[in-house]
Amino acid sequence: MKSVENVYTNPVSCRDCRMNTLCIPLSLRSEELYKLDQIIQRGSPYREKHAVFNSGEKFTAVYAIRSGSIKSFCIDNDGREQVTGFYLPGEIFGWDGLAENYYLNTAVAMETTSVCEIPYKQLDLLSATIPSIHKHMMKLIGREIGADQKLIALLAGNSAHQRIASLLLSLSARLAQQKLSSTRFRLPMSRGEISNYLGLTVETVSRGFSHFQREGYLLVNKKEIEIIDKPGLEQLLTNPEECA
Amino acid sequence: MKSVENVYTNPVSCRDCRMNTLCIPLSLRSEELYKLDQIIQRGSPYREKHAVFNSGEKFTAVYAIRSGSIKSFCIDNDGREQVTGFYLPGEIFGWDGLAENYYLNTAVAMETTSVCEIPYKQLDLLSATIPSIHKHMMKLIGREIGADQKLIALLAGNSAHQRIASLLLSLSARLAQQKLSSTRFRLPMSRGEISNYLGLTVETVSRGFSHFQREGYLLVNKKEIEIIDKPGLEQLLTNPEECA
DNA sequence: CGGACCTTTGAAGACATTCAAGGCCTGTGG
DNA sequence: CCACAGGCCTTGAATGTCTTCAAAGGTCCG
Repeated sequence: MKSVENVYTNPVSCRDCRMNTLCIPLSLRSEELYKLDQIIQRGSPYREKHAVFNSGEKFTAVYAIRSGSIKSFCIDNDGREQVTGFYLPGEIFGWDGLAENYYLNTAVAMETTSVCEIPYKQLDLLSATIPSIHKHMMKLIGREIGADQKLIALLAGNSAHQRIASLLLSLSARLAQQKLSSTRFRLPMSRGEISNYLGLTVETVSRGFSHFQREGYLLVNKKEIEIIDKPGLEQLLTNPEECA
Repeated sequence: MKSVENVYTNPVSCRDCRMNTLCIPLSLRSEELYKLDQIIQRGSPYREKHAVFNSGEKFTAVYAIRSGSIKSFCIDNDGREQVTGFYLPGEIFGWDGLAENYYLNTAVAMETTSVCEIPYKQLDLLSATIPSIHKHMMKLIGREIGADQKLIALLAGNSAHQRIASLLLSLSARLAQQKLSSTRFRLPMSRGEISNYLGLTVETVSRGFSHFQREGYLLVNKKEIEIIDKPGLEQLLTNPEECA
């Protein structure tokens, strides 16, 4: 049972990066796994605010997060950022490049972040010869669609408090998936990034956190969150996990 | 190059359904095209309110719209519908089933609608042997992701008027792509469906239409829309086509 | 013709934003 | 080491947008 600190203390080395421990939690024969492992590019970690790729760049690869966290966003006419996703360890980002062969979003590290680069061309070739890899790739892509549609449902049908609660529960669940604490964690993103993502203002998000703390749902200390009453939060959501 | 009128005057027969005229506007050698055409299932059209597939059903196929229109939605805990997408002729829906091998959304015809069913298993096999088909399939999936993220940006960052204007312009552009009038068209969806999709109330959408008409942007007659001042509408959007 | 449903419009109210100010933390430079 | 500047976060009060509530007109279909 690793804690998040564990990840933070070892942000640099990506030498022993293995797909099966981070983005392919699927049954692969060791030979297949080896081939997959072969194509993965390991680079030095990205520091906070550094871009993994920029909107408009040629789509060459998708990325699996080994440690740290990534936000993806696009820019509208005014130069305003619109955050479209937060990605945590074990998750894959970059699929938005599939459509037009260039990335629609910019992906930026929200903290020191190690990623494994998976060159798309090679992944595609591999997937053509190894059905289990192909199947898994399609599933990963499908999950991106599912996540996006879930966010659409959240934005279209929920109040400020519900959106905030939903994000916290989502982060909690995703950390749990990585065998990390689902009740105590550090938010990698600022209040501003949260508000942007949820279609709210910074003030509303801040008030939301304060409110949840007063109500006894959370303990909040800057970016440190402790969820005290998870069922209480879940009850706030009219649509916890169903939609999309 | 057939026009869609062609399709409307012949809504029942799907006998001469050809991929190249409806969902694969890509350069394929005729032999490849033939193979693709072979796997397409043609059924009788769906009548209004009839489901093409339901949330939770096994994912077996994606669907290309030949004529008519489809809305996709999921259901939250309260039984409330949340519309996640509108699909017009030439567009493909059903990719949301990729993630978990069952559909997350329900897809319902908003009017009499002819679709071509593309069995996923067979499409996948074909795509494994014909690179151009594979490439195109990935592009189509990528577009679904792009469309979803665009909607996220719309919902998170725009006012009621902007959302409504954006939807109208989106429909207009997509109709134009099918060589249909981009300035005069009939909305296939109700005000309620629009409001749900845009995260607003019916009243707000109705007021929006009235407002745009008063301002001289539109002529509205029930579901018939005529865009009079397209540049004016575009100007309302801070982020017309950029984001996602 | 009647009823159900959808749409429109008005008025009141609620929720989130905007505007404003102050506190806290961090990093930098004296 | 301390002082200070700049972010980021929080809180309060006023404003505004959108929703809610209410009612009436329109259209479609039996």
